[in-house]
Amino acid sequence: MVRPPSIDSNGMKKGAWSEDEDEKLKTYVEKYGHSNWRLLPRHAGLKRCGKSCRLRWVNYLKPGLKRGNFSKEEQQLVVELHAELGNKWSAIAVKLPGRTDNEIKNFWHTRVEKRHKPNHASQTATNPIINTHSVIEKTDSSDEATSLSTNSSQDDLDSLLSSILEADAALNECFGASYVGGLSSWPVEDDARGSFWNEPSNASNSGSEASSYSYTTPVVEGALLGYDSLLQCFDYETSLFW
DNA sequence: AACACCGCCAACCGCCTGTTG
DNA sequence: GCAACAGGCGGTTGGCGGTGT
Repeated sequence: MVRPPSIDSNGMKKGAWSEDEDEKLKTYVEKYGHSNWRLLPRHAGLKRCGKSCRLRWVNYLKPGLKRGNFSKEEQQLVVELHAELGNKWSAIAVKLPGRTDNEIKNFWHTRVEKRHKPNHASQTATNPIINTHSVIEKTDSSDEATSLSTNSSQDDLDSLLSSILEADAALNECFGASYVGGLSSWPVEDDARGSFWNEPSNASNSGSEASSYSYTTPVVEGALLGYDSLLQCFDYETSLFW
C-alpha cells in the first residue's frame, strides 16, 4: 500500500514512514511547531525533505484527523461541494473537519469519479443514477414508462424534452466537471435513441420490444425521473451508490 | 492453490502562489 | 520590479491486500 523506503540522490529518505520517524516528527511539531518545514527535518533528526514531513503531518499525524470510511453525510457533502467548487480539494476539506484534501481527493477518484464516467460499461450496471432502470424498478413506475414509450403524444415528447433538460441540469449541478457532455452523451445505442425519437408517437411497437428499448435508453429514463426525482434517487440510493 | 485483476490510499512530483529581501 | 525561496495544491504513481477466475 505504501512505497518501500529508499534513499534519493541527496541522501533523503523516501517512501513509507516508520513508527520511529512518525514519533520524531510528532514530538518535534507538538513541541516547537512548524514555522519552517525546510529546516524542521534537520532539527527533528529526520532524513526527510521538508515537503515530505509536511505531508506526513498534515495527512496523517495532525491531531483531530478522522480515519476510516466517509459517512453518508460526508459523502453527500463532498459531491455537493465538488459541484460547487470543482477540484479545489483543500477548499472542500475546510468544510469537512477531520478530513484532509488528500483523503477527499482519493475518495473522489476511487469512489465517485469512476462511477460517473460516461462510456464505461460496467458502471451503468452499478450506478443507480446512470442506470435509472434500477430506480424505476424500485419505485415501481415501470408501467408509467411503458405507457409513455408507447402512447406518448407530441405534448408528452415536449414534456420529456423539458424533463431531460432539467435532469441534465441536475446532474451538472451534482457532479460538475466530472459530468461532462450531459445525458445526451451517455452511452445510448444509436438505434435505440433514434427509434424512440423517430417513431410515430402512437407507434404500436408491439409488446416487449417497445418497452425494452425505452427502458434501456437513459435519456428517456432520466427524463421520466426529472429533476426532483433524480435528486430523490440520489438520496434514496446513496448507500448502494457508494 | 495459483494467478490475474482491481480498489484503495499513502506518498511523490511538479507547478503555482505568496512572501521576503 | 525582480529573483529566490517556502508553502501549498492538485495530479499521478506504486504497491499491498482483497476478490474473482
